Amino acid sequence: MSPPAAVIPTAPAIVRRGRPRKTEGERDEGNRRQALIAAAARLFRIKGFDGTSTRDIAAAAGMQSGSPFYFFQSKQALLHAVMQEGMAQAEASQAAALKALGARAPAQERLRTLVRHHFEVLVGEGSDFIPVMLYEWRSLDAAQQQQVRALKDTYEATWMPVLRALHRAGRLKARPEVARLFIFGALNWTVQWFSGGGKLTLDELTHQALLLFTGEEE
Amino acid sequence: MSPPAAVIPTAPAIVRRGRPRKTEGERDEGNRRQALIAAAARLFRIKGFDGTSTRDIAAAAGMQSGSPFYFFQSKQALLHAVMQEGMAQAEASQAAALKALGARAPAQERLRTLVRHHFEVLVGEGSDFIPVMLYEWRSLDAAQQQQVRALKDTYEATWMPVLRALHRAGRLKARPEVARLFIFGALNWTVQWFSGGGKLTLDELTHQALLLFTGEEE
DNA sequence: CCTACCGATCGGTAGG
DNA sequence: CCTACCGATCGGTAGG
Repeated sequence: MSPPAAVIPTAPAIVRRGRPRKTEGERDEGNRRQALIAAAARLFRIKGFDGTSTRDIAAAAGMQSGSPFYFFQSKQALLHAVMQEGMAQAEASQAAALKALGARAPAQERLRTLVRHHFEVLVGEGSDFIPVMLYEWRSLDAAQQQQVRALKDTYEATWMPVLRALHRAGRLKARPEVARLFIFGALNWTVQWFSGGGKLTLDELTHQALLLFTGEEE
Repeated sequence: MSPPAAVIPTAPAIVRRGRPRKTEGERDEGNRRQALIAAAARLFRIKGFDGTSTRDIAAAAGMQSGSPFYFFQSKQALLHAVMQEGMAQAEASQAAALKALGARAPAQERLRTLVRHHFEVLVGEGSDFIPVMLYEWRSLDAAQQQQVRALKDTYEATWMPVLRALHRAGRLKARPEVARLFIFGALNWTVQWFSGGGKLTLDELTHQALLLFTGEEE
């Protein structure tokens, strides 16, 4: 039901005196947008896209109910931003992790680095973005899906030379392309059951994953 | 907005003459309930629990908007019924598949049967129930989760002796308990990418999965 | 960014 | 099972 029309606002409007704090306002603009993205990521992960209201998100970011629409055209555009942000960060940190490992590392070590990094992105500290991307895919429209898929493809393509090398070396028995799908499935599913509170560390989880996929022993 | 109260129904009520078709009505009662469960499973899988309205479900089952609540106390109770139904069927058909294989089959063949059966349940014909269970878990309340989890635990427990046997034989290198979690992840994730239209058959997919997890060669 | 609001839709119910 | 309906909530907008 709509609020009764008889309620007339009587509180005096707050009059801003002096010049607006322009510099600060402009500096904050990006912060407010980022706060919305972070709040949305968290809520979307916990309650799902359809289960989260824009009012929830606004409140979590310390805003009024209509304010998210000053920054985003729609709830869906906010979801899109969460996924873009998440993929851009994940791709950057994945590239950094590989670079830190060094160019001449053996395939087995490259895979370990990729797996370990992916766990961090999935269930590490403050990692709401990628789970949202993985589990709320259908709520994007076709154009948004295509755009995010391009980022996702880049991220996943990095794994292929590593998997092919292991396949050639006889350490990975399945076809690399299918192996990639299964491996991502196994890792992505940890979102459903892994909780940092248990005894299993991400390092140990990485070790077990390598054992399962490549039978690695040394 | 509510419809204006001024609209007064003028159509004459339809008077049922003679005795109600009692036998037929009772025989149909279960069918109508099943129709709702099947329609709900399909819609929940495609659009998610929160993205599906009870009106959608009613229409898909050929009913009016309020009728689902004659059969189920709430939308959530309908979701619960979908999951129970799905797990009961999956458990029964898994047991049947193992029985058909025979009690003396080697662990590798038992695993192949379990994997192949699980694919059928995930992406085979008319298999909406288990994907809904896997991906709409959070929409159940705590008591419902506990009840469905009992069924799920039974289904998954069947895999453990097989995985332990393979581990003992040195064919599965990861710890069986962690392997189970990763393997279910790899398989459950196929819901996200597998489409029967592609070149990959479920038999071939099963073969590749066994290659990946156990390096099976013969 | 907030205030005030709209139209639509939703889960669910009373009464038959 | 249908009819008719309710109260709540939702995404989004105009105007400042």
